[in-house]
Amino acid sequence: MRLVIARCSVDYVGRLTAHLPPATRLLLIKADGSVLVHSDGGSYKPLNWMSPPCTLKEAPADDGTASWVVTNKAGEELRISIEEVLHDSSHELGVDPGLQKDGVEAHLQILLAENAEVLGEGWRVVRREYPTSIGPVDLLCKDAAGASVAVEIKRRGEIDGVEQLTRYLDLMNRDPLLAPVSGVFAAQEIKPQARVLAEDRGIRCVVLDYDELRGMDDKESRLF
Amino acid sequence: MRLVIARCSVDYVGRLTAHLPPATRLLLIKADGSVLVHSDGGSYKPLNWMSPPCTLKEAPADDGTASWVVTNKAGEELRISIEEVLHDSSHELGVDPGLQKDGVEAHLQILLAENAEVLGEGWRVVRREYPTSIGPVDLLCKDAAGASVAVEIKRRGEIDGVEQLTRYLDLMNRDPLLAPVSGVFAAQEIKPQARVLAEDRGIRCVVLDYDELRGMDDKESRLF
DNA sequence: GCTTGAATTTCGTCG
DNA sequence: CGACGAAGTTCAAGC
Repeated sequence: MRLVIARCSVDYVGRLTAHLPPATRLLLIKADGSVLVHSDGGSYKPLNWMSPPCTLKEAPADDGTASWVVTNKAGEELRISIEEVLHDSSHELGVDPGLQKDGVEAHLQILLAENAEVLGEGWRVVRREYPTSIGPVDLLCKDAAGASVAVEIKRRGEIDGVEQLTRYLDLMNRDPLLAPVSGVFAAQEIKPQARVLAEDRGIRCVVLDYDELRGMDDKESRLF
Repeated sequence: MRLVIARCSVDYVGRLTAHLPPATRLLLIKADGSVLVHSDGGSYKPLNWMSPPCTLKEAPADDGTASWVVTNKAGEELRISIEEVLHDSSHELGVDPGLQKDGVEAHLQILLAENAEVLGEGWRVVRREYPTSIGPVDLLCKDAAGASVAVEIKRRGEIDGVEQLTRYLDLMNRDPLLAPVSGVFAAQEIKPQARVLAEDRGIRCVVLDYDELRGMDDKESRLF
């Protein structure tokens, strides 16, 4: 990894065209040739960049300035004109073991599948990732009366999720072996618009409490 | 901006929990206190990070190792344990003038509006961004026979775009002054699922050639 | 300030 | 390898 602090201007021509006027920035060149241009603020996203695989060519000019040209196979080009270098160092980092995550949608689905009673007393899970021709339904349940319920789980419940569940319900209700199937939209947080749309379509909304679900899981583990 | 190359392990507890085992990485501390942890590969996204506004507290331990704790108002926490520092430098960058972009979807819309004949012979644009109560339709056209057509334009045509257009069509077809309104889903690239859904709903799919549209535009400019 | 839709999205998984 | 969906999405424009 090479770190360069330099006064530079940057031009990108590819999926769009973009330009950065001259200013002092961090230029980060990774081992795979990818380049990140960072300013001293904003978020984790660079001002501009080139993703790997790509190649960097350094072309010194007569006037002492340098030009870096980073290209990839698709013909996208990142051109960096360097006026003044304030820092330049290289470092060996090696391969990173990578990030271990916990607590995303997949986890929510597992927890809810193990605690279907959160959705209603006497409810049970028929199966997770119930397959349909347009994709898998997160949970297929049966309520206390034995009626089928399709459950769509999201971390954040927005309008797209309601549309998705609606498509599943349309399809499943055409299957005489399954119909009638009702719907539950379950999420840690449900946006008002999504709730209105869901309820207008007769879909019940359930707000999930991740910590509570995890707690129930712990209790269950302790009991058995 | 402070650049630190160090052997470290990282833990994040916030919207999820995540852990990075010990390895050598770049720690980037921006002027606003935000922190980025980068490895020597991957894309522009850091392995882990804390977005501003946040505060960094450095707590030296007895055994020579240091611990950085970065927290924000929401109670999220990024904890970095540093075993060995290989590089540490600070730099004044100043405020960045920022990125100037030159559009994608907006540009597509302009080009298509100027070349409606791409959609069909004798077609004309009634207006761009035609307002409805649930949002603007990209293009409202009339075909050669004078029938109304709503056009949804995307760079990448996916299922969401079809849903969006469907909602517009449902609404517009309730307006007796407008109905009947048919739909066209236009994109540089249309995913198979989106195409199937669109055509199932009687929406025509049109793949746009950005370069060709631009070329037509040039020709037109030269003629007048 | 909140909501909505796009992104040079990136990143994973699954077929 | 492509397609599809999630993301600590982030980002920008509208209201």
